Amino acid sequence: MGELSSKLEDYLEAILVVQQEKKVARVKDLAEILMVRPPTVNSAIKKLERLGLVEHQNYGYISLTPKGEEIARCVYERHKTLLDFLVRVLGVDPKKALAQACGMEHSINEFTRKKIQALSEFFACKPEILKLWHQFCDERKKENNSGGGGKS
Amino acid sequence: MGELSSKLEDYLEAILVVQQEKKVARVKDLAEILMVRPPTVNSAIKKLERLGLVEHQNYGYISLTPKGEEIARCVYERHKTLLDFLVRVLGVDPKKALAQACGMEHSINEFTRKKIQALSEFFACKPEILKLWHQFCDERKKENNSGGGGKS
DNA sequence: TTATTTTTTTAGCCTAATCTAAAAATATTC
DNA sequence: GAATATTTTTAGATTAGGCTAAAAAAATAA
Repeated sequence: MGELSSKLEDYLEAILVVQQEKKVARVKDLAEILMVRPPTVNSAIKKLERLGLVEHQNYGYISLTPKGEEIARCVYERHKTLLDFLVRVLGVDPKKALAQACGMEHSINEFTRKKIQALSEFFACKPEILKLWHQFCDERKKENNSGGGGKS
Repeated sequence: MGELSSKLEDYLEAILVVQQEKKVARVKDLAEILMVRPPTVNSAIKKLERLGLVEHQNYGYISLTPKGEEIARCVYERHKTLLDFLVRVLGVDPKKALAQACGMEHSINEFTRKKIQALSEFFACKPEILKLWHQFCDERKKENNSGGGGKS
C-alpha cells in the first residue's frame, strides 16, 4: 500500500511512451527502452498487474489500467517539464538532460512540477528577461575564467 | 568500478553532516538521520570502507577519507543548491522541499548544479525580476481558480 | 503444413539494501 | 570495580530488481 517504486514508475511511463509511438506495447519494446532483459520486464509487469496498474495476458500486449495510466501520465508530465527546464532554461545539453530528468522525475511533487513549468514559461514569455539571465551566466563564466589562469 | 549508488552517497553525505554538527560521526547518528537501523549502517560502512571512502575501526568513530569527503561534499553541494532553489525561487514549503532535494541530489551533474545555483542568485540579485516572477505565478493561480468553479 | 526464427515465459541465481534477534564491546552509574 | 545500560556488531532472513539459460508459445518463411 506504500508508494510505487521509481523502477515501477519507469515501467508505467515506458508503456505509455511505447503506446504513443507504436499503438501497443510488448515486452520486447519495454526491455529495449528501459535497457533491461525481457525476463526483468516480465516480472515487473506481473507486479504491476497485481497492483491493478496494467493488464496483460500471457504472450499478449501490455496495456495500462485507468489507474496505471493516471500514474504514467503524472510521471511523464514530470519528465517533460524537467527536460524542458533543463534544456531551455538552464542550457543543459539535451542528451545529458535526458538522463538527469529521468533521475529527478521520481522525486518532485505536483506543486513543484507546476512551478518549474511556470518558470520555463516565464522565461519563454519574457525574452528580455531571458536575455538578462543569459548575460548573467556569461558574466559569471568570465569571472571564473579570469581569476586563476595558469598553474600557480 | 561503476558509479556509487545513491544510497551509499547518502551515507557519505550523512557522515559529513554529522561531523559538522557533532565533531564525530557514530553508527547511531547515521542510523537516526538516515532513518535506518544500526546494522544497516554497519554494512553500508563496511562497503564504503572496502571502496576506500571511509575509515572505521570496530566500535569506533567513522570518518571520511579524502576521496570520500570529496564525494560527500559534491552530494552536499547539490543538496544545498536544490533546496535553496526549491524554497527561495519556487516557493516550495521547506519540509516538502527537503524530501524532494534528497531525491534529486543524486541525479544532477555539476554543470546543472552550477546553473541552478546561478538561477537562484540571479533572482536574489534582481528583486524587480523576482517580483515579476511572483506576479506571473499569481496571475496563473487566478486563471486556474476562475475557469471551472463548481461541479459542471 | 512443416521448419525456422522470434518472442515470451519459467526457473533459478545474484546483489543491494533493508530488517530482527542476539551476542559482544563499550560506557555509565551506583 | 561491579552492575547496568547503551551501542555496535554478527548472524541470518527478506524484498526488489536485475541476470542467464532453457522451455514454451507465437510468428514467419519455405
